[in-house]
Amino acid sequence: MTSALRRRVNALVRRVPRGRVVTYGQVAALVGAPRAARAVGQAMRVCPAGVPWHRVVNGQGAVSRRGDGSGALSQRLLLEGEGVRFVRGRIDLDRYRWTAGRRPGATRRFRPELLA
DNA sequence: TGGTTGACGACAT
DNA sequence: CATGTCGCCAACC
Repeated sequence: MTSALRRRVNALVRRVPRGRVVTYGQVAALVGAPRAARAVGQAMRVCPAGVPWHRVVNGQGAVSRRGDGSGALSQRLLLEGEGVRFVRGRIDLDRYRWTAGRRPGATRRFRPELLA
């Protein structure tokens, strides 16, 4: 049985368009569990096919390191393949962050408290 | 049931 | 800017 949180996380991540990214904390907030950023990572680890897991990065705009190091490189390649540019190993979140329909640019800085 | 483990994040140093 | 701590939550054992 997949938990309710995982189902909501998968449903949300499926909405992230090509060439855009979201952070673990952002996803957590958007599904109503602002403190579960870490659990979102666990969810991505075992997400079903069809979920663009590679479009989820950490709050620094970087690809999180796996315990065994696998997968991190492919995630970056997938993103670059969608036009997401990395500068010194990081993505400019102000530029690529998907804001769930909000007018891009209206939210320079991501503010979790505005999502409630 | 209870302790450990991370694809995390906010803060302090 | 680079670490280290600590809180959180679901998954595992």
